[in-house]
Amino acid sequence: MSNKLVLIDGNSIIYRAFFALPLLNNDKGVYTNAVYGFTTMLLRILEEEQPTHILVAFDAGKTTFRHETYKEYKGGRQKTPPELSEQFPLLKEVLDAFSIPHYQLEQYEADDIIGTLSTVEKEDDWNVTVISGDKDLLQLTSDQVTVSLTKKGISEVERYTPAFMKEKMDIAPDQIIDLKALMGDKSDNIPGVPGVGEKTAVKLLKQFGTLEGIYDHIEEVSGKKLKEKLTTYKDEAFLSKDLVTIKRDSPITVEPKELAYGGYDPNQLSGMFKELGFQSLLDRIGGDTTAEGTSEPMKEIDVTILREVTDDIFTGKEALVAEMLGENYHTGTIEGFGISNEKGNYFIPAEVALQSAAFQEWAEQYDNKKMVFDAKKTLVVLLNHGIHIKGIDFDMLLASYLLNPSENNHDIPAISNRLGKTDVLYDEEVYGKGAKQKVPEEQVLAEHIIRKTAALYALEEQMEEKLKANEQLELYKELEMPLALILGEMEHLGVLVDISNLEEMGNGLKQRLQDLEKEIHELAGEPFNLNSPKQLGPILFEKLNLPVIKKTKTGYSTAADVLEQLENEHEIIPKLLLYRQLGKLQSTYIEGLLKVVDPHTNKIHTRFNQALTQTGRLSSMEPNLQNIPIRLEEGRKIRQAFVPAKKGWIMFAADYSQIELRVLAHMANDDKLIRAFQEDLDIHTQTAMDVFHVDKEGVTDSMRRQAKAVNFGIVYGISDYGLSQSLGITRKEAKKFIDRYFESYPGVKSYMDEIIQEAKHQGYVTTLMKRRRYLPDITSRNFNKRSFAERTAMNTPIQGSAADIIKKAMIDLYGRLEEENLNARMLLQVHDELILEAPKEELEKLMEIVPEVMEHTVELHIPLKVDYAYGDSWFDAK
DNA sequence: TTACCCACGC
DNA sequence: GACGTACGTGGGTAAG
Repeated sequence: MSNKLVLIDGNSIIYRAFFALPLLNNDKGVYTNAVYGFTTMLLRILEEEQPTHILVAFDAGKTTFRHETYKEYKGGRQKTPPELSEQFPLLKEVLDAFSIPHYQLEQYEADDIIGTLSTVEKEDDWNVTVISGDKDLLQLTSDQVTVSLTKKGISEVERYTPAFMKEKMDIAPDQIIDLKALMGDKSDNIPGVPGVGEKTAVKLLKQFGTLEGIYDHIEEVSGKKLKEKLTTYKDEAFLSKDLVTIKRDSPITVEPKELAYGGYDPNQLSGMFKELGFQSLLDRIGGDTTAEGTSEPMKEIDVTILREVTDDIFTGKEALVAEMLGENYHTGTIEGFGISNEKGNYFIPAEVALQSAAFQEWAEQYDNKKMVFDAKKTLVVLLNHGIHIKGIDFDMLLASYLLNPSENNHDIPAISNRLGKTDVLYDEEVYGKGAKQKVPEEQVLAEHIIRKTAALYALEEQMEEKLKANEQLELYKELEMPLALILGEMEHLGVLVDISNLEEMGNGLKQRLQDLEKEIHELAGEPFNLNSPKQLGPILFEKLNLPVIKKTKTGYSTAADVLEQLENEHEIIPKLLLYRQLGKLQSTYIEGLLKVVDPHTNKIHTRFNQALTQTGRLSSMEPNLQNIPIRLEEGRKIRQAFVPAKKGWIMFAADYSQIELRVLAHMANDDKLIRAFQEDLDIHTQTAMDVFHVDKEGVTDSMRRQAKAVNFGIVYGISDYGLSQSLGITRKEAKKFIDRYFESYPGVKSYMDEIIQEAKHQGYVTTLMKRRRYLPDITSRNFNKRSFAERTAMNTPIQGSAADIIKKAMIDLYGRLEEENLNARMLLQVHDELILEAPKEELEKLMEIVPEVMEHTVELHIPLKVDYAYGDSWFDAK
């Protein structure tokens, strides 16, 4: 049994907590926010890390030994706010109640205490985790020492291992010192070398290794200016290095073995919590704290490389990775397969597996359960090799996404790291990146892949437990997982494109663009790059003296809404607008689409990202088929090029009418809104009637337009500012509209108020199907952050529930098409719309079942309504 | 390569 | 009143 030592940088964490949380005080008027934040974090650390030994280190007093060498050290720092200072003694009391030792040392900082204690790593049996918000501590990272840094406030930490640092910052732990020496650090008043920032510093360190290395080879430094600066500020650089180096031999009077931790006494703690008014924490200490599993770093891993697949390696429950370099799995090739199960870890070279009947047989058996990362990708790559995988019942990607969609790194090593399993390498570490990317020798490749499958195998249970605790198991198993396979089939099938149609359009556009360019250059009096706002700006606003409406960070804004306001000022403007419009069509939609058509089949295979958006919507890329033009006729014609795959087939498009507003009516349970939908009224007209207090006949076009914008705002969670922009009115007026809207729909108003309260209370909001979005900023003292979080709280349940609904509809429709033995099939999803292709003979049936399935996939307080259309191309399905 | 501007969809 | 304002993907330019 090895020892697990947790070292907490007390000052750093309490500062973080203080600034991350609003200024709470208890009933006696004592400020407690920082202590509260610290305590919640502490509870989590105890759960997650299960330390056998623990210490919280604090800075002592104002001066340190560092001031002797540099008296300006930490100069210019703002004084600690008194609201925070008064919490230090409280925190120490809380630590005592936890029976957690804390320590400080005259003339030394918490860093040095931690640095010194972390050297126990050298005695083999210790594992150390350092917890801080200060990047300087990263220099302590090693094989035995993990440094967890707080991210965004204190609600999240990021665990740095040497490998993770390499991946994220591209430097080794001890180079942090050199990095800081070069960059300096404003907050500690460390000078560094002026003009050298992170980018330059990393570049130098990659070349020369250390600060000393740089100065030993100063002549080899590229760039005259840079060399000069380095030479001039050499002393400062070395002084800085000295200052940022954490002491590993401070004269501390504690020893690691004295820090043994046997847990806390809930009774003692609850007294303390009651006194402080930490109501919500009382529950947490009552229950058991041994729940979360942690895993020891696995140093070595056994891999069996198979030259032949025999069915005796399979057990019926294995983790599978079909490894592929690059993003696009429609065109990529498999490098090899990894399989982990109870018996061991196997690497199968791609050609061995793909020619093996035993492998195919195993893959296609539904009863053989597979744990994978990205079921959709796995399905598609295997389909491309003629294997139809079945029996996938764990998808780490989807599980991770559902647990926290705002986490933007969902690859196996990142997820594993977060769950305490730190022995999976990042792809970049193994393959390199960019032009230098390459496949390593087989043994290395095999081990890398096997570490992934081993992680899948090891973490399935833990992740599913978490989903279960969130009540998201159904969302995961019954919605996202089945959908992944359907999306995979849709992507794999692809959409047929009429290439010559696109090319003809392109040729026409090319001519028109050339003509326009010439005309615009003549009107401008000089040639310039029309696609460069930077060049266009001065022409419009200096040479032609047009009034400046808006500026951007780097110059004049030439965005469409600006140009539209100048439309009558100069004849160049309408031509520019047209040029922009056509240019977009040409570059993005004609050329862009032609670039991604499969030349053998003339089909386009998009990729839907099912684990990306914060709301639960899908996204689509390479190409994005969710933003094909429709608003303007000219652009809409692009859709003529999307045609059915077979002769005698048609395109069939069905879309939900006002799904978000209907969802809102349901969730808010607003009488008026519900009635409007039950009677199937034109919702924007109805809103106009309610907001402007007129009858139907009294609604003018302008009123309806404004009402529509307000509805739009409600659905997308825009601010009064956003609404003012879209309506071209002042913010005040926009706010008035929103207020009037809420007056008219009191149910909506109270729903919105409640949802914000709920978000504040539990830290997240949920959708109909229990999808979550965490909103840590909801309690921010920063008005903007908080406002944004509040709008998000209001908007996400609406948009996210709509996303849930159409996802479920896709699953239902897929099943129904199969049941009815139809050849019709889904091709695309565009948020509230499904596009299918089908034989003409099935048209009648589709007109019956598609709306039926979509409208009744869930039953709400209001009816869902689906419109549909069909034709010989996507364009004609309108 | 990266940052910025712009524009398309929902 | 602050401050920067729905979410995505992708094309282009310009600067490093």
